[in-house]
Amino acid sequence: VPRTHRRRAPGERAGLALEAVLAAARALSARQGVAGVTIRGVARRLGVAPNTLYSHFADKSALVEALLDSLLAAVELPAPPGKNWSEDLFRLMSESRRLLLAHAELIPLFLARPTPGPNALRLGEATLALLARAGLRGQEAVDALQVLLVYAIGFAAHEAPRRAGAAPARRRARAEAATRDLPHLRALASELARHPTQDTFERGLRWLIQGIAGAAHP
Amino acid sequence: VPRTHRRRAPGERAGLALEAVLAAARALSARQGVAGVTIRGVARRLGVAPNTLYSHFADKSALVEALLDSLLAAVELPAPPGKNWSEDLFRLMSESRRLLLAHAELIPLFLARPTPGPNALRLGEATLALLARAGLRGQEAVDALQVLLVYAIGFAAHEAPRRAGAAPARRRARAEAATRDLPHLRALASELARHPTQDTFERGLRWLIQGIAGAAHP
DNA sequence: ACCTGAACACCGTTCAAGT
DNA sequence: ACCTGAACACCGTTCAAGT
Repeated sequence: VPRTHRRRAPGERAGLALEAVLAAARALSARQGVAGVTIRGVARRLGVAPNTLYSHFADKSALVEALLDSLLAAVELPAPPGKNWSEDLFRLMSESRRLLLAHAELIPLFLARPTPGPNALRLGEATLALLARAGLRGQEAVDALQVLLVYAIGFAAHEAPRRAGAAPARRRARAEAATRDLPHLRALASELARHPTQDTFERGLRWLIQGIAGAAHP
Repeated sequence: VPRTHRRRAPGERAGLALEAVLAAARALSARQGVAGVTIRGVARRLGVAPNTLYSHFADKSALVEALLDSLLAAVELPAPPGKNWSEDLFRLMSESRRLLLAHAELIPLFLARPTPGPNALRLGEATLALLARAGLRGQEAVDALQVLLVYAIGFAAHEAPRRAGAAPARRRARAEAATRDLPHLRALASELARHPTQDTFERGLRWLIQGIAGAAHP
């Protein structure tokens, strides 16, 4: 038989299928939230038997890990790096929050995930480069990285369901009923009912970056 | 028929059963993680048909909401309040992190949950009281509350699976393989492999509290 | 008011088998 | 190397019915 078709390199077809699987998973999560991301649902969307996916992923959690990392590919690094490390750090974290908000129900999974994928590593590298320019070394730099990630991801996780949820007026009504004996909450009912905003995110982020700047010049 | 037994007040039996349901849910989550908290699992543990639980909760998410809030009952408020608001705030957030760490897999759910239960309200009230002593008013106080909650809960959510996961030596080996082209990550491989600690948590918390103190005296 | 049996439409995963 | 049919042990939820 003449080799009219290029022979598949080992793993090539699997590589293609893997991207297709992730695209299907992304689509399901966008349309139906985390609950929509099931082995059977992804398989259905690909027109394939459910157990086919076990040729590509050890189990469901491995599929979800790959899905999460694939989303981070869309975060753009600040390029070219400006003269001001703290402004670049601010922009990188803001951009991360912005991207995460597009995938509301997945955000908490990013926080808990202990082993970063290739895209998470790329973002970690960029953040550490900025912290090095700030003058942070060793454990200090790693501490700052962790604190920033926790804050940016955590804020998005907190914010997303509130944006999607009940309107402030409704939330306010509910809060007033529940806070009869809680004077501070009661006094701030309308501020508390308001959805969290980018302004609040940015305020906290500046506090952290100030703290980091202080740690760099002790 | 003589009333030899006190008549049940309306809802009384439901009240008792509800605490029993939550105790069963807590036990399951402690022994088997979030995945163990199922309608059918809780019912099994109570020796009751699965659909019985729908007499007490509208659906599974309502059960989980009640479970989460019931855990917060264990957070102790700093009493009596000391002379130093920032020290009290520090202690309240540290105590919250400590408690959350005992329920590793549930922590991300706290972040995303948009409507606080009675125990969450109690903690929010205490935090706002401290922020009022710091001199924060209105939206500023609410911003500070949100930033603090995001950080304390987010840090615990980040920390818990890492503590439970692979030992630092193993993590370090894995990291070295994955960071061949990422010089900053590579240089800090051993610091990054180390589990996050209370020290890191406290450092970030002090940054935030400093920022809050600055906002109070502009 | 609280509880149940039976059923429905789903899950993740495994095994043996096909190409 | 990749895919499948069939099966197993689970899910959440609903409905009609019982006390």
